Amino acid sequence: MGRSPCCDKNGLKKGPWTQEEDTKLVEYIQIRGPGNWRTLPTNAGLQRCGKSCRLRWTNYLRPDIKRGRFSFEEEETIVQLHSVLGNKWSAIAARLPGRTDNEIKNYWNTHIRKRLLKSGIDPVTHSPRLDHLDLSSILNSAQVSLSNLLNFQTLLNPEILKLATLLASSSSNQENLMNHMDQTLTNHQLPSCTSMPTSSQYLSPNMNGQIVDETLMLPCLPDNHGMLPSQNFNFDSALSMPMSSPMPLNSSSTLVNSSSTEDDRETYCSMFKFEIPESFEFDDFI
DNA sequence: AAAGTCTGCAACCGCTTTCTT
DNA sequence: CAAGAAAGCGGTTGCAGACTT
Repeated sequence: MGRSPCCDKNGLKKGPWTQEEDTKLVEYIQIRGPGNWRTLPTNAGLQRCGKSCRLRWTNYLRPDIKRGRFSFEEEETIVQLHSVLGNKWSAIAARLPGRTDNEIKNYWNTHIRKRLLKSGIDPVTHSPRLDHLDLSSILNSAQVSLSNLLNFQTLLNPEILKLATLLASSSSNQENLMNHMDQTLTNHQLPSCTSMPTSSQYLSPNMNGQIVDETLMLPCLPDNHGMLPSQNFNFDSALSMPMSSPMPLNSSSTLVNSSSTEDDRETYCSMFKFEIPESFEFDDFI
């Protein structure tokens, strides 16, 4: 049953490939094609395992590989695809002709990720990093003016702004609130970056006005902290406050995935200011 | 100029999925 | 259908070269 072992691991070479090995592999594949990786090393006269050969070929020796720096367009494409696909490097690579998943992964980790972090954007969620924002000073220096707050729309999640506006409107609680938010945002109590919520998750009141995701974000909000007049607090009215949409979403966009929620789509689109056409089929895309 | 540190990337590791028997 | 190997994939590591002190 099954197949015979792929290779005898003993005596096989590891580490960087030599020019001679590359030549052997390329010449063999040019003649016979990639085919069976298990038998390829032996047939090609290489002291490597098939896995190593496959990796070397797909990531480096393939003739259609585009070497050199990523263009601006490629970089933007990677960011956009990553916002939808996450760390599905092979799926992203499939959209970038000539680039390998390994190359994209490396480029993401060494360049794009750092650039996003520097811009205050969480590279995992593609949302602004609240722990890098001094909300207290923002709100205080702006005298908690709604118009000033709205100027931050391009930086902050609109729902956060709604919250900040709401909180700020209660001047008697403002100082405590801001202190608490600062403490909360900077000293952890926020989830780590890897578990940061997507924009639609920042505040997720359910139909009853309760915070749905209890793991997150609003330790400063009702109940036990006593910071807000929780009995009078009404999320529905708070969230229905008039706010212009900073990142317009094409309301006719089709769901990216049949299993996705409306919120998911909004999250993806609003975060990156790109629209998903109606004809888009997520399954096909993958 | 030497030593230490940082950065980028090729390659490996280990897990999951797909395929073959 | 089950077992097990191959292939695929994403995370991590190690090292060479660049940069800083």
